[in-house]
Amino acid sequence: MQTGFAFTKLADRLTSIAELAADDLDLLARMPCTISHLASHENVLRRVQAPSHCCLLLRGYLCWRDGPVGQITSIHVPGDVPDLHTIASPTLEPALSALGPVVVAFVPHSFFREISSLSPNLGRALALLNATDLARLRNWSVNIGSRDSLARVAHLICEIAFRLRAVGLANDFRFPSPFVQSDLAAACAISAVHVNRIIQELRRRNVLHWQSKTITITDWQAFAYLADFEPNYLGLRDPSSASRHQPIRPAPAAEAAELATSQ
Amino acid sequence: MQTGFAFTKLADRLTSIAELAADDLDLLARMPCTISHLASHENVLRRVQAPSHCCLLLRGYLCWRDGPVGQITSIHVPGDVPDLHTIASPTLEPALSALGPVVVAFVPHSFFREISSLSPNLGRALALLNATDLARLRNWSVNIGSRDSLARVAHLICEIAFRLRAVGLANDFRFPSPFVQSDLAAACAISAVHVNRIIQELRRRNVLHWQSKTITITDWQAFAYLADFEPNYLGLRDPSSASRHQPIRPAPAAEAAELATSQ
DNA sequence: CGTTCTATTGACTCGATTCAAACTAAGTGG
DNA sequence: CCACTTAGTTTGAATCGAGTCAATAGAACG
Repeated sequence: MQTGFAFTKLADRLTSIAELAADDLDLLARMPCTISHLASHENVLRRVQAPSHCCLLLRGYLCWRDGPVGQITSIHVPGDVPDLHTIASPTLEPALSALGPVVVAFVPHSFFREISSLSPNLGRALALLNATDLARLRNWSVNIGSRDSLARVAHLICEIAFRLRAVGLANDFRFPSPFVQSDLAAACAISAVHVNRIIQELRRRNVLHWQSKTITITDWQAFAYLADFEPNYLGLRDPSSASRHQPIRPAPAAEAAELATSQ
Repeated sequence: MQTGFAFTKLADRLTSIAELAADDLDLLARMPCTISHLASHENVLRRVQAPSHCCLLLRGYLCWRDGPVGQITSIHVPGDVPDLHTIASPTLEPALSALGPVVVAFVPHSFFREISSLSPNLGRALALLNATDLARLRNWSVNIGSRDSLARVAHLICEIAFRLRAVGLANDFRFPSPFVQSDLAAACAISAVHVNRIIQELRRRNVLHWQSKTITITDWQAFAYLADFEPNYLGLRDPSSASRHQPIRPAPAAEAAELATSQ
């Protein structure tokens, strides 16, 4: 996994919310980073590489766990920088934890500061990335607070699928799900037993297929409807398509090959 | 209500999370703004002064309402800039709404950009302000997701009281509460009827007094305990005291004196 | 091939919702 | 100043979604 792969992931994500110029991509391509692997439920120990680095998620899922019961307050997909805000704020109590096996890249804060000052456009894109975090957190509260448990779980799955598509993954509404049911429980603030019953109900309704660590949404329309899913809050430029990714630019052949096999 | 008042409010708030230099305060003091009043449950119509302005809350409470049922996803106290993130992000669907009568100041985005570039320290303070929004949103999810309704309501009230104290208000744990019970319901994601029963329970336990639009927490220790309240997430520099406000600058001596007597 | 983690199932319990009605406070206009 | 209206609070009874507990079944792993 070469560092060019990391660059591609971030570029995909930024492109999903803002328009980047060729110069911006050139700047991004110079991103220094060190790759690291995590086992399921392992924490990103921010005192190691952090606090001077951010964590760019390359493969798998990360989540923030917070509060006395370790509730999940957000889930991140490849291309995200879950701790982007640590550039500004030193403190943090919640834990950044892996859902399933994970590959991350540590990128120094200084790099983000640098590209922000060199390209106002990139700076804006990064600020936007932060802003979408806010919007998603609000939506997370709304999900937990105002939907019944079926819609709650479905909404979570919708969000993950949609965000994966925005960075060129899960194009066919099929994606890896290394989650255990108690993970979903911690994310939706319901009991693990109840999650189980809901998954069964979703299967019974023929909208969801979940087998061998892979989720397939078999009827997106119906699924999104019963999830009460309305993706505007994600701030994606083109919510309907899952286009942009692969050859962002000329695309070094090795990277393209890896992208094709990844996920 | 002169514009100097607006400056003071923001300075108090920023001082609560970061150290400001005399120069920073001088910069802040030049803040241009237009004052505006809102009736209870009135929305800040961001298409009027916005999207080129931020909204600095001077008196009363604002909240963001989101989702199909208008759930409250955060509450803001004087000194807050609830829509600071709009500098980066244009879009927003949730509504910024008044809880009780409110006074706000509209401050142009350009002012914040300007002071950020003139003083890196101020820029950092503003970024921190944004970061604390994230932390509070996470905590909001945790509150809704993992506490029973009694603790949930109590925690909300704790947070409000604590944040008011951080900007020099509610020093005696007594503060205006123009909220109606259905507001608390929308914030805690429980029914209004149940909020009523909880308030009564809190009164019965002699920890809370709520009369004539004023809340008094009569036993902070007990109240914070049953709220499971742990204020670190607010990112306040000195969580224990409610010091800094009025004479922000001229008199170091006066501040010291005030520190000694406060709390 | 056992150990351990995860998924599944059933029975019971309980917190919270809903619905509806009564009551109180705060305006408003005659 | 009182009748009328409206918004908010309080109360009770019935209901239900979701939690808990506990036991079983299955999958993954060394």
